[in-house]
Formats: sequence, C-alpha cells, structure tokens
Amino acid sequence: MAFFSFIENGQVNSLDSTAFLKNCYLCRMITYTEENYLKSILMLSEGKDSVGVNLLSRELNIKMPTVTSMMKRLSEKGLVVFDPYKPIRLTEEGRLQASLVIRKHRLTETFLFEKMGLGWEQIHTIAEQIEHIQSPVFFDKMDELLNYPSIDPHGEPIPTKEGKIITHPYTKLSEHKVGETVLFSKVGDPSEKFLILLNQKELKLGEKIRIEAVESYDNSFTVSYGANKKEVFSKIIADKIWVE
Amino acid sequence: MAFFSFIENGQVNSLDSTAFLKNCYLCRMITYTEENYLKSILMLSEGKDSVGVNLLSRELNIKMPTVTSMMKRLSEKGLVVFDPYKPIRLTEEGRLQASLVIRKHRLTETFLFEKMGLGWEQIHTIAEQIEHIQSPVFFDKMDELLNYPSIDPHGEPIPTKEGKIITHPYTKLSEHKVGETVLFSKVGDPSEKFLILLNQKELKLGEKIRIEAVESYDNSFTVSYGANKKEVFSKIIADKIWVE
DNA sequence: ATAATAAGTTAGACTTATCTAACATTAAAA
DNA sequence: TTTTAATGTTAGATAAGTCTAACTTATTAT
Repeated sequence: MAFFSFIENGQVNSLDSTAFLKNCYLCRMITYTEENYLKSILMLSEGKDSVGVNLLSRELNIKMPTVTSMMKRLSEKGLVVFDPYKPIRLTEEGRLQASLVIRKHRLTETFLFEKMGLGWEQIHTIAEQIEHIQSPVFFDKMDELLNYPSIDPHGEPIPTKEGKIITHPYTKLSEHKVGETVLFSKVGDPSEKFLILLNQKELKLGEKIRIEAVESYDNSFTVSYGANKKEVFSKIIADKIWVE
Repeated sequence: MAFFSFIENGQVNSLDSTAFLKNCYLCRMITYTEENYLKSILMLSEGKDSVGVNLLSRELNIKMPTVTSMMKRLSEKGLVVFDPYKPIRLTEEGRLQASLVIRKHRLTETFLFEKMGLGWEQIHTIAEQIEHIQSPVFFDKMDELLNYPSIDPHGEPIPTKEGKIITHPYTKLSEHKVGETVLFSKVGDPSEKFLILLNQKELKLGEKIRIEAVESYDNSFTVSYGANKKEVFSKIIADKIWVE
C-alpha cells in the first residue's frame, strides 16, 4: 500500500492513495451538486459579494438546513467563507470554480443555439446538465468551433478560461424615457416561459427598440421595433429587458 | 394533500403525490447509475441473453455485493429478472431502456466525431457522460443533423428510437485466411489505448485489408492496406478487428 | 464423490445529498 | 424596548450507491 503526504494547516497528513484523494484539498474534486451551489452563489452574490442561506435555498429549490450543511462542506474544501448566521462569500478558488462552471454553461448554450439550431428557450435546461461534463477537450472544441465567443445567446458574458467575467453596464428598458432608441442586449430571465413570450413578440437580441410611450399609471411601455412591430410591455417585462 | 392510486400485482395502492412518483412503476425514473447497469447488462448478455453477477461486476468496476443489491432494485422496478444465484436477464422494458441509453451513447459519439471533429479515441469517455442527459429534443436534433445515421464511428449499430438493434454479422480478422481481402467494419475494443494504436497504424474504418501472411507459431497476421501500408498484427489485435 | 475454487449473498458500515421538526439568532415592527 | 417575524442552525431520518468481511451455493478438478 502506497502512502502519500501533504501539509495542511501546518499539520503533516499521511494517507493511503484513496484517503489521500479524498482529503488533500489540492486533489479534492468538486461534485455535480457542489458545482450547482457554487454557480448559484456567484450569480446571487453579484454586487453584494455575499448571499444569505435563505436566498440560496430558494434559488436552488433546496431546504435551508441542507444548504447550511453544504456550506460547511464547501467551507472545509476552501471554496466558501462561512460563519454561522453570516452571509456566504466565495473564496478566490470558489469564485474561479464557479466561473468555470458558468463558462461551460454559457459555451454550451451558445453551441446548442449557434451550431445545433435549438431554440433559445430550449438551451438552458440542456446546458444545466452538460455544464457538469468533465472533459476539457470537449469544451475547448466547442470554444474553437464557435470562434471563441464572449457573449451567449441571452446576452450574458462567457467567463474566460481564467475565470474572468466581463460585465457590460447594461440598463433596464424600464429605466428609459419616451423617444429613446435602445439596443436589446441581454435577457433578464432565462426561463422558458419568458423566452417563449419574447419569441411570440418576435423580439430578438440585438433588435433596436424605440420607446413610443410610457403609461404613467402602471409604467407599461409601448415600443416599436423590427419591421413594423408595435407592442406593449408591462413594467414586469420591461424590467427583464436589458438594453444598451 | 392530493392522493393518487394505481394497481400493481392486483393490489390497489393509494399514495400522496411524492410517494406516488417514487412507487408507481409507470412513473419510476431510471437513475444515471441504473442506466449504466442496464447498458452493461445488455452489452454483456449479447448472444447468451443473460449475464452473471461476477462478469457485470468486472465490467462496471463495482464489487459483487453492490451489483447484487442493485439487481434487487432493478428487479423491483421490473427492468430485470433476477433469482438469487441465477444469471441476470433483462425484461422487455429493461431491454428497451438499455437500448435507448446505447442509442444516446452512439448518437453522441457520431456527433462528436462527425460534427465536432473530435478523435475517435476521445469520443467514448465524453459520450459515457452525455448519454445520461435527459432531453429528447437534444438527441433528436443530433439525429437530424447527422441525417439519421445507423452506424457509429466504431462501426457499432445505433439502436432505433423503438430500441431495435440491427447487428451486422461481421467476422474477426483473425478468422480469415491468407490471400483474402476484407473490409474493416467494426472496432472490437473502444478503449483509448486500442484506438490510439489504430491511429498510429493509420488503419481507419472502411479500409480494405489484404492478408499477406499468417504466422502459424503465434497466429500473427501480416496485412497490407491503404496506400502502401504493411503491418504485423498479433492475434490479440487481429481478434479486435471485425471485418466483412 | 468429495475437496477446492469460483461465484454469489448477507450483514453492517460509510458518504452524499436530501428532508422534517424543533430550536436559536437576527431583524423588523409595534 | 419588547414582541413578532424572518432567517438560520441542530438533530435525527432517509434513500442511493458504494464498500469490506463473513457466509453460502455452485462448479470444477482430482
């Protein structure tokens, strides 16, 4: 039986190969489930830099006690900083890993949309599964075939291989005024329902939108775009349309 | 709380929605792991129509007691017929589900090879993961883009959507005689190692192979193919090359 | 025919990922 | 400021999937 050693917290640990792979933080693999937690933490902590257990629990559709116990595990693995009753923050390593999962997700969405011709309302759920595939060549090949894209079909930035995420300073359609013409740049809700709604309205990413009127009573927007399209978007919808 | 009922073995079962989904055999989902067991059972029981626990255990790299307990589960789910100390057989439903997993695997391999330009030594491990993706549209789209292929890049048949597998009656190169010319039609070992060996020998599927000599001492084959290629294949290799 | 070997099973333990019920802390409201 | 509501944690249970050690059945060889 071969033994391996590593130093952690100033302690020398000697373990057989199986135990080594499970315990040495350099070797610890991130599970499918852990990847999902990391991804959600990164996306929810945008801006604030931290998330509460409750919010994370809702996002993942997982009960709070489960989230708490997972946070202990991720904390032991050095991927998050977690103190009881305090919000959760990613470590440097945690942020990198989360970014790489998001990279795989968005590369996949782009591939499914651009190269396979699937609808933008279909690609999210498929990418949620493919993002966990373990195969660098597979994603590198996608990247190459797509000619190293930087934005996915919903207008979200694709993180670089180094985990860097370039965020564009888009604004909500709802924040603009009558008479302005803006460019539809990012979808604010990746749900199938919302994307099917946009399909029905024939509103595609990159479309020029002109604000014809704003009803002050309910903040609904009357807009025109494309070849002769004229639609009314409620505040709820106008909040989910990011523009430039 | 809503209650649902179903009849199984002449017994009426009434359950709440969660328990219903877990217990009604019509609704029971097949897990990632279960799919792998089913796939291996089908592949190993080719010909004999049944497999032993030991063989299955070796194929899956999983210890025998684990296999036994999984067989009990699959048997309860109506996917295999399992009597203690007897070999394992798939039920009609089990065979269908196994075929559909193999279909997804081989469609994926074909897609990775034909549409993404990955090497045939790389595609197997990626397809092992993608075969478990749950998304009919995704695989239907692959099928369509590949123009409904019937054979994968290793020469294996792709099961139909109905689970039918058309097996070609290929023979091993090792069974042929000096002077014969045969067509390389199927790879007998999908391992990376073997495929890299074939790459090095520049032997591709569909190649015409002429048997120049057979050494009776060790049954090695001297063959020629392609533009001026001449190679010696040991019995071990000649057994893994299926021809027509 | 019986001993040895291979194949298969049982029992019990462990890890991951989840849950519910009960308790604790923090924040918000009265 | 105290009560209430929201948020978070502990404890204990469960299911899936795996293991090892010990036992049982079947097969093979002498």
